[in-house]
Amino acid sequence: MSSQTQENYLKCIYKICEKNIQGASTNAIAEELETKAATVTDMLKKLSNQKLINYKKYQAVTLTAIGKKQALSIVRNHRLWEVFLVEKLKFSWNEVHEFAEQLEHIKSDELIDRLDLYLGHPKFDPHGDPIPNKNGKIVTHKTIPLNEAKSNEKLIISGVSEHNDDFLSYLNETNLILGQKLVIKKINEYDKSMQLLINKKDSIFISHTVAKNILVLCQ
Amino acid sequence: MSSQTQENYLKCIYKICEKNIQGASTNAIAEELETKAATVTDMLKKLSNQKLINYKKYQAVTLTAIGKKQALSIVRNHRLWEVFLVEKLKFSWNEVHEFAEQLEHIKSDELIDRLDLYLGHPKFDPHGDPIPNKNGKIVTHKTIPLNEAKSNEKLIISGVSEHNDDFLSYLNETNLILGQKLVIKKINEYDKSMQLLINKKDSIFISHTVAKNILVLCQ
DNA sequence: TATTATTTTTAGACTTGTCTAAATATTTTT
DNA sequence: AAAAATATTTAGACAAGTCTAAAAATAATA
Repeated sequence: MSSQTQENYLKCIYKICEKNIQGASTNAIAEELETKAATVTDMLKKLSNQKLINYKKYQAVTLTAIGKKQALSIVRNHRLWEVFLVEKLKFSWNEVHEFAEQLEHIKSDELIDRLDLYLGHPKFDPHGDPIPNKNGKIVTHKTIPLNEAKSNEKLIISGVSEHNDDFLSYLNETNLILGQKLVIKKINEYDKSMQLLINKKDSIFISHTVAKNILVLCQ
Repeated sequence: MSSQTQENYLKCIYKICEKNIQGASTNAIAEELETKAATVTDMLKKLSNQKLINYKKYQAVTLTAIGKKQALSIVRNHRLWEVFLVEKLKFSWNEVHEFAEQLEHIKSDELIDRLDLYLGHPKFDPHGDPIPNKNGKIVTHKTIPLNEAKSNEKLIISGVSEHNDDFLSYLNETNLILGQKLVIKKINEYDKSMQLLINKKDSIFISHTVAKNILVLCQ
């Protein structure tokens, strides 16, 4: 059984590998985990000994099948607890990350299955991220960043690619929440900022940076 | 902020001090925590440096005000999570201890307050143990062990002094659950076993050992 | 009270996870 | 392709928590 620390490394490597197909570099992991490269190297050796990652000196690492299964299990735990915190304890989506970081390490398949049942087998967490099932299967819906969407099409907010508290709070205040329907009314060419229409009446201006981090589904 | 290990020591010392007014001895702590006396001594020094316990060489330790506050906070967390596991996730009272042992270390007053609210500010956990409030105040009701109760009085099961899985499962099977009303019909002098009447019709025989570990309230 | 027996502490070692500083590889740039 | 920059690894150290074996203190008993 992996320690909490090891679980965090696996989760981190999983996250990086989602974007970089080549794998996770020592420095990338160090930056994500806010630790030092030397520390990461030490841990990579340990994870490699346990056959959780594919590690060759000076090369980016990838997860083995076992490692990936463990990583997906942590992700599942994390996202289910986030659903619990938002749906049941009434936290808002920008408050739950730190709590879920702790709760995700609670060890027990039985517990997490009961939680899953209690929550009604949710498919997505409060940020729109998909929740792997108990076998590690993960369903993704094909979302695109808002900045890549076309004007005048019916869109629905179904995720974010930035989980930062400030960003999420801003979205809350602007009513750009999960499930919100919207249409792009105008795209300003010079700075790629855009004007949105939500609820068929309210007009909102957002910057390119914000648009990039909002994921939408075309209806 | 204390580590999980330190929190377990504080909780353990609190538990022992509930019974032994003089304090918790090194060996008692080692036995309860299933570790070695030498390890305990090391930790006692650390806790003492942090002013969490009163420690003098070769003497039983007690908690300081700060230490007691921390211990009560862990106890509160533990018991609230147990209520959650039984009430919401539908575990039975003999299954929840290990999970709560992990959940009790989740750090956040805000989280535990929300959980408390969500559960409706319960006063007792699924085993009948009182839940300290956020200030560490703990209300106890005056229960007595069933073996000390008199025959033919109306009694109500309101706690257990043994939290062992086998014992609790046995109680489950015999319908000797929390809140159960009963009357002692006969006490056998030679082995102190007794015959109980529950639900005004079902007769149950229990040993002295079992009776000792059931706490009842006289109505 | 002197002698056992028990309890507690000390000393030294090990593991996990972390760090800094230095050495070695790999990449990038010229 | 050589020099410079960057990335990664090694070496050695440290803190937390644990252990065994041995020493010291306290308690029990003859």
